[in-house]
Amino acid sequence: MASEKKMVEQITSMEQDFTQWYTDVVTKAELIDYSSVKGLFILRPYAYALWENIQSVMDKMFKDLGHENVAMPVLIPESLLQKEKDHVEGFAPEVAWVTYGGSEKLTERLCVRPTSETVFCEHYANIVHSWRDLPKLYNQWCSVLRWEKTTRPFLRHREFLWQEGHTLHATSEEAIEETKRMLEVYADVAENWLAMPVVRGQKTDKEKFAGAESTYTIECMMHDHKALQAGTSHYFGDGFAKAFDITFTDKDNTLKTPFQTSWGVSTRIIGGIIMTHGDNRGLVLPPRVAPIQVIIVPIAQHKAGVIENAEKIAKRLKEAGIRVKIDISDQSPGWKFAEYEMKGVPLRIEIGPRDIENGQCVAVRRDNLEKSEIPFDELEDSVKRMLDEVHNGLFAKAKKNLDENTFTATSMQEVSQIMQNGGGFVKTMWCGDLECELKFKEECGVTSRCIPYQQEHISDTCPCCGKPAKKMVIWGVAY
RNA sequence: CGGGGUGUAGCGCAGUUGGUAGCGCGCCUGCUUUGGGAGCAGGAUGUCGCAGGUUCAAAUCCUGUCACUCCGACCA
Repeated sequence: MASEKKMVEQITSMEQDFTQWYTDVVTKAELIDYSSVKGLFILRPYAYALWENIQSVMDKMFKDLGHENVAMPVLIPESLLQKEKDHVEGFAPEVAWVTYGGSEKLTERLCVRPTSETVFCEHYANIVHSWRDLPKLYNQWCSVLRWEKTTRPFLRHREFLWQEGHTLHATSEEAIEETKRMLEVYADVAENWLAMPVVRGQKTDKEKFAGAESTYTIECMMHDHKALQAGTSHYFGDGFAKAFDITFTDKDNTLKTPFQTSWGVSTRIIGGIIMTHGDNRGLVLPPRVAPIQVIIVPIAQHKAGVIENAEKIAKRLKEAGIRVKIDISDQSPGWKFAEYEMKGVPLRIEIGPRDIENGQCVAVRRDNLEKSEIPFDELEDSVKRMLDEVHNGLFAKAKKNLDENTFTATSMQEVSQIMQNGGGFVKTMWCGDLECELKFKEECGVTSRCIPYQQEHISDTCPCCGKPAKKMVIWGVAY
């Protein structure tokens, strides 16, 4: 097909070169533009609108659970950053420093926040005195800066947008509960809004957040079978609180140290959406967060009544709460089909003279390109139903990819073989030693993605050292 | 930070033994079109990444530098 050829020319096929496909999609679907500073990307309106939709979903969930939004400073004095030892060791190599204010050299250099634990802690130390002040359930939407060596659109920016929740609790039980609750919120967002099936689990000590006692994660599988950490939630114990002298007087009139959590999701999740749902025609966006849910393409639009009817449909859908766009530009219908497919609009409605005569329009699903006819009087219900069907279709497809590429292994050779054979997630038992974890990387090229909540008994021993093992770990290659 | 690749019009590229820059797409105008990337006619657009050097003459050769990109090591 000539049309097929033309599309392939524009977007490199996934099978040919997945990373090039990814770059093609983010630029050609007008999500990203490069700026003059490496790793600082421009989120174009389409990408930002997507982020805003994800943001508003999460923001509502946070607020429903009692969290409040705050805005913290972008600069952190070096002395403050250094208060928690593990934390500074983790982040120091990748922070950017401000050393001048105007033409004056600063007496203490200031780092551009790579994350805000330290400033939250300093603030908490000031405002928390009594058990009545707890819990503190704060969140901020902001950008942070990490001087990464390698950068990729959405997946690894030097500056990226995210939300970071920071909470302070009177007891460790409460803090652990919060940590796990927020991971569930993330899993809910991923699965029910972004149609991305997740594996919930805990990070190994090697992979956990710098300064955390434990880190929980949702791991997603991309189309190329690599793993993407889509959200993390950390339990800090009282380590930070002690380092920053946060104390409160409890009900029993004794001075205590509170317990802390933090959790974050970044624009990286957009990269996850792209690599989970996209195909060789381009982007495929999950309907519940897509900036445009329905694109209306009039056919033979110069003919009497076509645009009027198309606009009538647009108006009805808009009134039904659907994000709809109508394209009456003078591009050919074929061009518009290809354009909005590339941009991943979940549902297309075609309306031409023939349809108007029959009192209907034609709807085409982006996920499977199936066409169906919708009578005008069933418009709103049918469109809503179809958007749900696209969501379910996307989720099922991604779940299938996850399930079909998740394997079990009982030996290192088996793990290596699976990875050479197209890769995926490999479940094995693990003794818990760092040494063995490192050997998995060395010998099989995989890192531990998580210790899943849903444990299975695969064998009695660690495939690396042969020692007894009780934990099952999922291994994979991560983005 | 190591290894590879690429920098020429908005995008994709060509440019031979050095001789003064071109093609496709897109863009603008007009007419005809419109159920899978429309057709015809006309038009506009360049600090050849940047800085040196060689030369009568550099997009082309040399040196340096910067950026982007891919693959590794490090990370959300």
